[in-house]
Amino acid sequence: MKLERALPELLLSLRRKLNERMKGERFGDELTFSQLEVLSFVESGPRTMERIAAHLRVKPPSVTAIVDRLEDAGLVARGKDETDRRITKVTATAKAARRLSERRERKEAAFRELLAKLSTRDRKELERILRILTS
Amino acid sequence: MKLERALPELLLSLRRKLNERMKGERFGDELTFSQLEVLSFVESGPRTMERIAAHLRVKPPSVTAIVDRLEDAGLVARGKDETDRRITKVTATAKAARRLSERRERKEAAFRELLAKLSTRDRKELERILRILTS
DNA sequence: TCGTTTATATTAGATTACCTAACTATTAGC
DNA sequence: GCTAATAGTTAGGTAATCTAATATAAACGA
Repeated sequence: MKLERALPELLLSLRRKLNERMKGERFGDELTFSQLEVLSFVESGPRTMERIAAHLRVKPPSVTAIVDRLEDAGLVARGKDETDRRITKVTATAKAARRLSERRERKEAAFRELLAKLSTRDRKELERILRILTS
Repeated sequence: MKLERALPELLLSLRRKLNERMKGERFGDELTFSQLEVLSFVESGPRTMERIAAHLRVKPPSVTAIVDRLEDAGLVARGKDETDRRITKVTATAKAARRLSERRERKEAAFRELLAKLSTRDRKELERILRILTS
């Protein structure tokens, strides 16, 4: 009964903390969180706009805007599918790969700091539970 | 080793899921997440703009914008402090109280759905760990 | 008390992320 | 070949956030 009320609050609090981390993470370069998500997704191979939208769970026009910015920044390239020319394939550039690995280090650092509050055992527990929650 | 890498990903995934919940929660009325946070904070008594900003961890101009919208919606009222007239006190209206309790029910429902994936024991564990993480 | 400094909030101007609705281009179906 | 469906983009809107500049009020020092 107390639990049912407390958990949502804690989750909201965590959500805000995570968003803060994201912002901190941004410091030093120009990638926003959404841009990072697209980049990470596209890094493993060319993806269509539609698949990106599905992955981020946003509508196609949002992806158009994000990819526009990434393209302007030289981090992705749009290419047309030769068999079906309606389809746009988004590919990460080499610059993106570099940028991502830099960011990953910073991200790791930010999260390490946050997770340092937990014991190894608690981290394991948290991971297990989050797997269930986000599945 | 694997853990250190997986947890950040899971947290990001959770963050997105929570944001989705927030959006779903919004369905039916016009409160955004930030607006809700301000409203909840102000509900327990009049607060200054600065305190609200500190609570949300955003800059004062952001609060001005959010409070503007809430005021337009008739959910809060701005009042001047009589001793120090630089200070604005934001108060929740009766309408806000009604709105909040409606939302709370919906929020509870949304989170219940999410948390239903967990056993009672896991919920307790999660709560304990989140307390550490968000403290 | 006057004038400068500090504090509180707002305004102005940007960027980003979303959305819906409407449009373009291309493919697929009959 | 039309027509219908699919993939993306464009147009237009709201909201959240930031920094820099401004208004207003209080505090403080000489």
